[in-house]
Amino acid sequence: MVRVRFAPSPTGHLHIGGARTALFNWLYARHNKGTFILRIEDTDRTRSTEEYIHSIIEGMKWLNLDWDEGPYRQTDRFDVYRRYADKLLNEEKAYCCYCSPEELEQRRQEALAQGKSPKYDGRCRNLKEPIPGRKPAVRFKMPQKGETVVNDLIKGRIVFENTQLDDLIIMRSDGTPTYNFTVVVDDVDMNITHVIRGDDHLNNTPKQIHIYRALGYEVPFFAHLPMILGADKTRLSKRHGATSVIAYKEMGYLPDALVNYLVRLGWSYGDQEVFTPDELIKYFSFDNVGKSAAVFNPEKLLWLNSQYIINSMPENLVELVMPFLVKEKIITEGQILDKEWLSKAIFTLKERSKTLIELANSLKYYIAEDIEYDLKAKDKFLNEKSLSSLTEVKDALKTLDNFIATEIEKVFMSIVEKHNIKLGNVAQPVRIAITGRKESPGIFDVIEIVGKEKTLRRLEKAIKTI
RNA sequence: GGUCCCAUCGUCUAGAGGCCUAGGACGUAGCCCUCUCAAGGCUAAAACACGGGUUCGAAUCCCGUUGGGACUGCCA
Repeated sequence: MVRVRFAPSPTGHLHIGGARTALFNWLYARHNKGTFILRIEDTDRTRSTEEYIHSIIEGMKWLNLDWDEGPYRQTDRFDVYRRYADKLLNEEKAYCCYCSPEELEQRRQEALAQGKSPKYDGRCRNLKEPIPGRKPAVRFKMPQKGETVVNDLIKGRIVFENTQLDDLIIMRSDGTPTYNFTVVVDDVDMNITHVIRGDDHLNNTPKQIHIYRALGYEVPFFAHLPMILGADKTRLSKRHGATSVIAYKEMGYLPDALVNYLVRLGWSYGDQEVFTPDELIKYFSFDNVGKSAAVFNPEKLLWLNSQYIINSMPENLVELVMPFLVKEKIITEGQILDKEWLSKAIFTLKERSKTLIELANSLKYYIAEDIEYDLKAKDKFLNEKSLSSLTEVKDALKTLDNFIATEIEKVFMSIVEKHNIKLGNVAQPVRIAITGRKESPGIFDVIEIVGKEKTLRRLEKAIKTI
C-alpha cells in the first residue's frame, strides 16, 4: 500500500515548487490508490506562522490536491521526537553536545577560511561527563567509514562516502527537534512508503538513511524531483515574479491549467500537452519524470490557461469570473446578473481571454450602463467620415424588432450593399460606439447581447460626440 | 573549497544504439480565414555543450572537460 506525504514548512505561502512537489505526491498516491498525507513541518517556531499554514491549505484546496490524512503538525508531536531521541541516547547512537552555536559558527568560519570542510569535529562525541551550566543539544552519531547508497526512483543509484557525513543535531538545546530528525521519525511513524521531494534534499538522504537504521526501521523508497528555476536559471524565487500559488489564483488562472503546466515541468507523456486530471492520474509514473531542472516559463502557462478557458463551458466560467467582476469593479458585491445572458456574453469572449481578469474586463462593455472610449480608437473611427454610417445603422436598428445577430447582420449588409462599401467601414465605427474599443467579438453578436436599448443609446452618444 | 545532481531549439520536452534529414508544444515571423481582435489552419527560422573513447553504427553507452544547480545551519 502506497503512503506518501507532502510536508511543507509554513515559512511562506505555497509556492510553485512546493505545489509541484505536492502534485507529484498526489498523483503518485492517486495512481496507486494509495494514501496522501499532509504534514506541516513547523518545528522552526520563529519562522512558522499560522497565516502561512492557512495559506498553504488554501493553495492545496484551490489546486484540488485533496489529502487523506492530516494536516498533521510537528509541533503537536514533540513528545514523539523526544521519545525517539531518548531511545537513541540510551543506545548510545546519539550524544549530548555542549558546544554553543557561537563556538560552532566560529569553528565553521575558520575551517572555511582554511579551505577545509566545515564539518563538526566530534569533540563532544566521547565526553564522559556533562559540562555544567550548559544546556546540551543532541547529536546523531554518523558512521565514520564505509559508504551509503541511495537508490533513487528518479536519479538512480547514488553513492555517498560516509566520511562526508556530519554528526548532525537532532535536538536543539531548547529541546525542540530539527528537520532531519523529525522527517525520519514522522515518515516512520506515519508508515510512509515513498518519499517524494525536491532534489535539494538529495544530500540529506544518506544522513536520514542512517537515522532510519539507528531507529531500527526500513528505509522507504526515495524519488527526488528536479528543481524549478527562474529565467536566469537560479532557484525560483520572488525576484522572478509571482511564485505563490495564490497569486496565480488572483491573476485569473484556472487551477487545472496551473496543475497541467506544473506537471509538464519534469514530466511528459509523449507529445501530449493538455491533460485532464483523470488522465494525469492514469498516466503518471516516475519512468517519465526527467532528471534535469526546468525553467519556469510564464508564457506557456498563460497559453495553457487560455486553452482551459476556451475549453470551459460558459456556465462554469460564469461562477469563476464573478469574483473578478467584483474585484475589477465592474459589478458591485451582491449585484445579480442574468446567468443565461452572462453565459452568452462569455461564450463570445472565452477564446479571446487568456485569464479570468481579461475576461472580466472584456465583459465590462456588455454589463456597464455606459462605456468609455479608447482615445486612439475614438480619433480614428468616430469622425465625420463615419457619421452617416452610424446614423444609418442607428435608424435601421431602431425599427428592428427581432433583435438577434442574424437579423442585425442583414441590417448591416443592406447598408453595405446600398453604398457599395466594405463591411469594415461600417463595423469599425459601430464597434467603437458600442464597446469603446478597436477590438471585440463579432459586432453582430455584441449588439445582440448588449441589447437594443443600450445599443441605440450608445450609438446616439457616439453621434453626439462627433 | 568539499560533496552530490544535471546537460536536446530562447523555454518545456520526445528520444531506451540503426526508425533522426532529431519530433511535438510555448514563444517569434509569414501566409490563409476575416467586420476588428482572437481562436483555428498552414509554413518558416531555431537544439543533441565540448573533447576523447566503445561500436559496423552514438543524441542515446563509458571517461574527461566545461557550464549550470543543490547541499555544506541548534533553517526546512
